[in-house]
Amino acid sequence: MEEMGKKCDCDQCQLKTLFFSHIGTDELSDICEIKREENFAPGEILINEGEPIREFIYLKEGLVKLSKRTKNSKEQILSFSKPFDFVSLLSVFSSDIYKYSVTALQPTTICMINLEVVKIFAQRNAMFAMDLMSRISEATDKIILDNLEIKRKNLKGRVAHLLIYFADNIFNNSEFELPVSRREIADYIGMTTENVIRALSEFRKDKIIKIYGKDIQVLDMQRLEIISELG
Amino acid sequence: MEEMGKKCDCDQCQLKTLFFSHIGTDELSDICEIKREENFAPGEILINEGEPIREFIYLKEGLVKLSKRTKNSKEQILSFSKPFDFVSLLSVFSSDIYKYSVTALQPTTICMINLEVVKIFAQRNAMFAMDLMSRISEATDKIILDNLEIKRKNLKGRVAHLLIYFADNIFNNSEFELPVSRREIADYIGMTTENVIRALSEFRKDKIIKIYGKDIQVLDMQRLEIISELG
DNA sequence: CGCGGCTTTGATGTTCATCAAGTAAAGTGG
DNA sequence: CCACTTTACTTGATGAACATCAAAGCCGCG
Repeated sequence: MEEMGKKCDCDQCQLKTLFFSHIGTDELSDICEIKREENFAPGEILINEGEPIREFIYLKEGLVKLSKRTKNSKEQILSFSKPFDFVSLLSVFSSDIYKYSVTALQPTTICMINLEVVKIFAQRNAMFAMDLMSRISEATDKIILDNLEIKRKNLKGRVAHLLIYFADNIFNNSEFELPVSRREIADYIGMTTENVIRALSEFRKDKIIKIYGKDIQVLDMQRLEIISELG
Repeated sequence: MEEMGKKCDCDQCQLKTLFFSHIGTDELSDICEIKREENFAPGEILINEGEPIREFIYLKEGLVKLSKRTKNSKEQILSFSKPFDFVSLLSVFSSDIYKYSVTALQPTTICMINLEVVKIFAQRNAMFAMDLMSRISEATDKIILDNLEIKRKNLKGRVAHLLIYFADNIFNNSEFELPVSRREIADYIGMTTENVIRALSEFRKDKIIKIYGKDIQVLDMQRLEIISELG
């Protein structure tokens, strides 16, 4: 049952310490008044490449993909992000427009704060600016390192890498529902859809995973890790 | 002839506006006292992956490569950087140790400032912190975008891409001396040395470039761009 | 019910890695 | 300074990995 005159709840947000640990109570309640929350269903686009950046955005809940369109309109996927991995901050301080698109893969909630307001906060409160800097740096580092990692692997190694990522980092479970299509996997690892499917089929034949449509069950994590490492 | 009791010259540094446009004259002269300059010959290592980050470092002059070693000790090259492209800032605010190595490719001068000092400045001066944030963001964005670009090209497209990069961004000349070995090109574009050589040889046979060892002369930039685009 | 998108498998061809071998260039120690 | 070793560069031959093309089944949706 929703309260009338509902009190602002930013002080209870799990993400508070990430971004606002150096923001005072008064200021936090200011932010709380200004912020807007928005929900997205899987497949919905949060941010479209090329749009002007007006808001500072972070993920409260859900899972998204960051992607970019090539000139011949193929999609390249940069990374998958969940809460605590940053999202909109890429480009936020280096460009006026988004260089990547962001699309929900699962029911997703974001929190938006007008960018000018955030900048004013950052200018007034240097510790807050430092926190932001760390977040940006961590998020981009992660993307760069992950892409390097994938670059040195072959087809099977790349697919294994992504399966392990979903199992260990996103779902914390060896059994999960793939939040992406085979084509999206291909767009992420830089191979074709057909060959992604072939890799998955071979894992199935080798009894490393079970596949029921989008549902994946990892049977032999150890072998998957060896493939990811050596592949 | 060097002056005795040489005055501090940071106010004349070309890079002043990049990092220190929001630093007052007094503070700048403080920084100027603290900063250290260091020179490196081609091949010398500025930063070794895994070392603790103690200094804030930026390029004043020269050309460097950022690279990382894989477990089986192959080198992966992330990017090439010249002054104004940032260098040490990757990881500076997100980790205690360097995640990449930095090696000089040409005679290189860097400027170093103790990291704690920089952090104190950033905490006291939020505009300075914002400037840093923009720089970090730009530098990492560039790396991410460039790697995506390369990912979607084939062998010849990747080699063409790099040749154009050197001609247009580094040397501003269609004739230049390659600052890297064939193997380093391979480590950057993610192909083998042999195939890099084959691509270069074919460009030579097709009269797109001339090759004299490390000296490259681009004869037909237009065709090179087409190859880079379509490849 | 039919259309389009997603998935799967097979057949074929291209691209690229690997192996091998040789030349040139550059560093090393006597 | 010269023999010696190592590293960089180059080309060819071969095979493996991957893309492309084709065809068919499946599912959701209008």
